[in-house]
Amino acid sequence: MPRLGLTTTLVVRHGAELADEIGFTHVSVTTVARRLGIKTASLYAHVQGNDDLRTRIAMLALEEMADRADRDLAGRAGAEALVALGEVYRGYAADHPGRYDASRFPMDTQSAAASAGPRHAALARAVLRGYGLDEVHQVHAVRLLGSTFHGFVSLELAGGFAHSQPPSQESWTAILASLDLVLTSWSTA
Amino acid sequence: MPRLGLTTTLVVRHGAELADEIGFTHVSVTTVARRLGIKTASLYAHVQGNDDLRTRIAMLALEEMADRADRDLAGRAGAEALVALGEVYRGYAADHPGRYDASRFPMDTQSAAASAGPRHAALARAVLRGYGLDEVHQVHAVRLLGSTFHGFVSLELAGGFAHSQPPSQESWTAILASLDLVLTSWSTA
DNA sequence: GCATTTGCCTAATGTACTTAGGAAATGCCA
DNA sequence: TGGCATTTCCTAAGTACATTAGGCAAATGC
Repeated sequence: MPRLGLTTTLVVRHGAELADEIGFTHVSVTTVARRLGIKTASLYAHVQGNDDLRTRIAMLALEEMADRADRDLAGRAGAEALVALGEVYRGYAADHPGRYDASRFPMDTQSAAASAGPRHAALARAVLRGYGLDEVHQVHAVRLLGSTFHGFVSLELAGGFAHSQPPSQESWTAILASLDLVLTSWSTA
Repeated sequence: MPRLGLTTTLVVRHGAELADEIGFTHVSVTTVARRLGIKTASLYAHVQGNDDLRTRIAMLALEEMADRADRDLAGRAGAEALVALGEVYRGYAADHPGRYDASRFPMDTQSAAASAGPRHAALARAVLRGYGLDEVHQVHAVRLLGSTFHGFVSLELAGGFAHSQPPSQESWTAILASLDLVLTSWSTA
């Protein structure tokens, strides 16, 4: 029988695609193996097990989101940058719902430190640079952005806004505008 | 052997306690049975299976949070009510992390409609009454509150704020104040 | 063309989920 | 108090998933 020539990277990539198709919850060594047409046990040559597989998918998602942000934030500042950063997370969740879910997978300290998590914190701080906040307000602001973006996106993804009018896009725009208002009000400059 | 005299309600209650102790992810018919000192199969007389068990724990959590909100919102309005509602979710998550997690468990349409979910939407609208918003802004505001509260609480619960100063309480206070600012700015009155 | 590596396999074990049917404790009523 | 119905909890059994150990054959390098 022909060999696929799998590597850890390839297995994880297929796992990520599967997550977007059937939901991150249902991704496991077994479902990935089934998708690849190979036996479950064969995957253990590439990932250590279920937890390792899921952690690696989470790290891939974090990297991809950070890459998008690097790309979309280039040359923007202030409110424009704020909107762009929000759009990164919301857009990524729309394009890759399973991967977005994966990015919230709780991982061990080791992996968390090696992940793109710190890059995301840096991205938020970069966006906030345009608002001229003092140190304390900057921490609050990083947390505010994280909370609002993640909160909205995860509720939208879970279908929480699906059964009411107007469409969630309008609320998203209003919320981004209000974030800008708050950050401006916190500004010391 | 002595009998415990279990009922569905009791099983779910034990499941909820277990969720707070070991995390909602690890709650299953097997772990609950182990905690109760009975055989796994015996639980199938009380719950239909794993999914049913988890859904019922989720519904319990939603009810408990709505009850807390009813209690803590009585006699309050405006910014005071806003703070109180936020405190309900954050406080419940602190007291019952596993149950809070459970409350985000995706359930089927049937259960969702029968759950306390609608009560929560009504609670948010009640808090917003004090801000005199038009209909469209009210929908945005409900979504803003849901996003911000859930976003902050879930990030805090996941330990996202654990490794930075100042303590998350201060950010929480700042964020509640900024929510009040936004809602006031949206006010038509 | 041969040796080495290694990708994928079969086999086997342990555990979790679920269903079907049996035994024994509980509660009701005479 | 004793018998009956109810129902709690059990054992037994089937399925599926996670994981480990060891084998074969395909790819790779000389």
